Amino acid sequence: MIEVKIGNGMAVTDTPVAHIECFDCPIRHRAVCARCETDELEALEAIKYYRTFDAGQTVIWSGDRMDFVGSVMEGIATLSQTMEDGRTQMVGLLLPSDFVGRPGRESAAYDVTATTQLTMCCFRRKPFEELMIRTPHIGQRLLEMTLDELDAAREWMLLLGRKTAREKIASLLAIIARRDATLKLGPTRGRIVFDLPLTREAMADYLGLTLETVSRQISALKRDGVIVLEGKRHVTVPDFDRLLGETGDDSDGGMPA
Amino acid sequence: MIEVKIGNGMAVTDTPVAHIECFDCPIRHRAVCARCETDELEALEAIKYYRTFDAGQTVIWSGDRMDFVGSVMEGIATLSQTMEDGRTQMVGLLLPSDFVGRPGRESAAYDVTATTQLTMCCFRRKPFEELMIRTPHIGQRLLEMTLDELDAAREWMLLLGRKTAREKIASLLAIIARRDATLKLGPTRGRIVFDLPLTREAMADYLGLTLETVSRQISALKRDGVIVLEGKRHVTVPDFDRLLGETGDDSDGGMPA
DNA sequence: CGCAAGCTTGAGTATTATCAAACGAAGTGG
DNA sequence: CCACTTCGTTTGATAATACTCAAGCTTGCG
Repeated sequence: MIEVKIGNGMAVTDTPVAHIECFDCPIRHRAVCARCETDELEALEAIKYYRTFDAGQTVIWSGDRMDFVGSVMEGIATLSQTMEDGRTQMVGLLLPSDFVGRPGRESAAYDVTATTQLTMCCFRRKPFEELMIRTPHIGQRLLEMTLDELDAAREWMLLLGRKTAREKIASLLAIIARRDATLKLGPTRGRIVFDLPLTREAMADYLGLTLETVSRQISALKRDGVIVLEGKRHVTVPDFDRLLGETGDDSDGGMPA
Repeated sequence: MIEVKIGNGMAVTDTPVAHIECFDCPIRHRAVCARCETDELEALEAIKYYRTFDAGQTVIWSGDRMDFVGSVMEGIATLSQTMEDGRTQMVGLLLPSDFVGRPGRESAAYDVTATTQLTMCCFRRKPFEELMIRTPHIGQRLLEMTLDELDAAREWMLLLGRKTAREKIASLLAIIARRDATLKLGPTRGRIVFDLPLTREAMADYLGLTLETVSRQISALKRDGVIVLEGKRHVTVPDFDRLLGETGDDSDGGMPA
């Protein structure tokens, strides 16, 4: 273990990771480098390094100088904003292959936190920006990913502005369930089983609720048989369509048209 | 006046507009074409056309086939989503130079509505997409604009999830005031005067409130001297810092860091 | 003039937040 | 091994914010 100082002086334990060749990278076909040719991958290879974080650790604080951009390799991170008085709102959930940072921006705009064990593939920012100018494939893919994120953010605006607490919880469970099923190549209908990667408090920050309301609504969904819980985190959805019916979205699940 | 049929059969009055040369375009330096060279502008010129809409008219409905993308030239439009039971949430406010549509997407993802008299500069979608491949300047600018929109969306998520009704109204007024001041090259401190481009209902849809709550909070801000109203739409802010103090943001106005 | 649209205000209600207490699991130190 | 703590969570009682339903007010227009 190596002690590393980041921006505001907070000490973070940063474990060295075996270097993976881009060619063998598990997120290669979905990340910002998805469209890169072999020579372009080599250029990225030269400016990349890995960092890992434990669950709960902060990757970077809003306002801190940010000398890298990068991709989530493994694990889950969150983007959040905090008001002066402490109210916080999560504004992004970062999954493997998602991109962190904005080329051209000096400092972080949001707090980035690992909610599980997290591995990131980081690129030094300046060289990455120079590479982007020479390599349209990177910018093209980043545009595509950013447009997708914008759609997701707008979907989330509907949830935050107009859904009830129960619908919010159901929507979050549906999103996690669907993603988990896709990842494991399982079905996205019928019985689905997964683990919640978020605490009740993180869910509350994501949904614009208090953690008590989250807890109560989860209990209510459990009582009504929409979900079955083993422990606090292990969820079984006996009938995914039933869950979708609780989200308030139309039956296709509320994907942007 | 020409009668034009759009996607779902709704008739829209569509006024022909004198063709403006890109070179003379008032939004040229801020729109998606901002980085284009002379020859690139000529290529855009060849595939562009203007359309105008009256206040209240729908530009396109979510799910409708969309054969164009384009920029707002003049006026204001909104992007919104509607749930089955009629609850609606505005997810974007489109101002002059803002871009509408997503290259590569066949159908509209949101309802687009003109809230004032609106002029749009439209590009036929297919030729635009082909042009984008040959012209990195367009994609680069679109990436920049999309990243800005994503930041704005995330700022709005904080508002929707965590701010009180009063803070929401104050935030909206501050955003409109600031923009108006910037546009008119006025001060962004002290006394600011502007017109609201939105009805109370549109404000409610933007803020995730009911129109009654919007009305009450505007009355409250008026009673407390934070704003002065002449009629329903003409607003005077005697002390912009005072208004900012009501938004819940830190004093810099809550711009993303 | 009378109507419609947009807006304001009031009364009562409901949903969610707040404050408070207590539980279970995991980890620590005596 | 067993208190003892801590963290995440659940649940209850109460309060507050915003919603719903309803009435009535301006303003502009046919």
